[in-house]
Amino acid sequence: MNLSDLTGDELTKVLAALSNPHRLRVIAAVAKERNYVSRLARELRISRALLQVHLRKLESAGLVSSTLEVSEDGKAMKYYEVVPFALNLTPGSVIALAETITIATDDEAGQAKGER
Amino acid sequence: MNLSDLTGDELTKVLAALSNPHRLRVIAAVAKERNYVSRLARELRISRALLQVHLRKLESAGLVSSTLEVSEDGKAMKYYEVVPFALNLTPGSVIALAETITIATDDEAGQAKGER
DNA sequence: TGCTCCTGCCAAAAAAAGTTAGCAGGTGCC
DNA sequence: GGCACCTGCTAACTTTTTTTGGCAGGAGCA
Repeated sequence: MNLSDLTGDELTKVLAALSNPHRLRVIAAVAKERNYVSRLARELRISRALLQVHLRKLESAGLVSSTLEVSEDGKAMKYYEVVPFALNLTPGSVIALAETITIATDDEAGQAKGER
Repeated sequence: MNLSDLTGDELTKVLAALSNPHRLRVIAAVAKERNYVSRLARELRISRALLQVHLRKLESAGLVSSTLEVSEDGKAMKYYEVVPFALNLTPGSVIALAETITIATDDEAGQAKGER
């Protein structure tokens, strides 16, 4: 994933996903080695429920991806791995992307939420 | 500002400062041209109070800096400008920085808050 | 059957962030 | 004095995010 592929809104989402100590550690762990949820939770010493929330946020931002696999002994394992990314953030790149940022206002809130 | 100058905790703070549409627009505006608070608020069409909160967050993350100046006609103007930064975020750089991230646990929470 | 491992989801509480409105101060100018 | 511009602050509210705990399902193995 590259900066130039993103809109301003997507960048905001990616940065929000990165701006949490747990999630940075998750990315680091998964970047070193693909892993499944329960083991990852044990290694990072956080609860499974909490890890799942963070993983969901990272995945929806496009920073990690998951595959549901069945191990040899028949257990379902959800493996996560990192999506390679290179975000070169500079004042200049922010200028370029800021133009495509939408700020929710009251009168367009309905449309933004997919109202019909 | 460069990635290699930061600790994991500082990176978290910087990313948190960047992960807001208003603040990205503020950075873009100030990177184009240094500006003072009231005018910046008018240009971005947000309230002064709101802008000040966002500016404070950006400044404490080290992304912008401010100078209090007195204009020719005697008015106090607080000028903000962007601090040049280059953050090259990749899985590899996250791995390196994640090791220096501290997670607040109950028994060390007191020390982290500067208790004596 | 009972135990262990894997998965998922949801409700509720706690903590943090975002936002508004109103107050204060200062200057210069008609 | 009154108006327009600049600055700062804080209390209170709303919204979002983070975190915990519990519940349920599936599979293999003794």
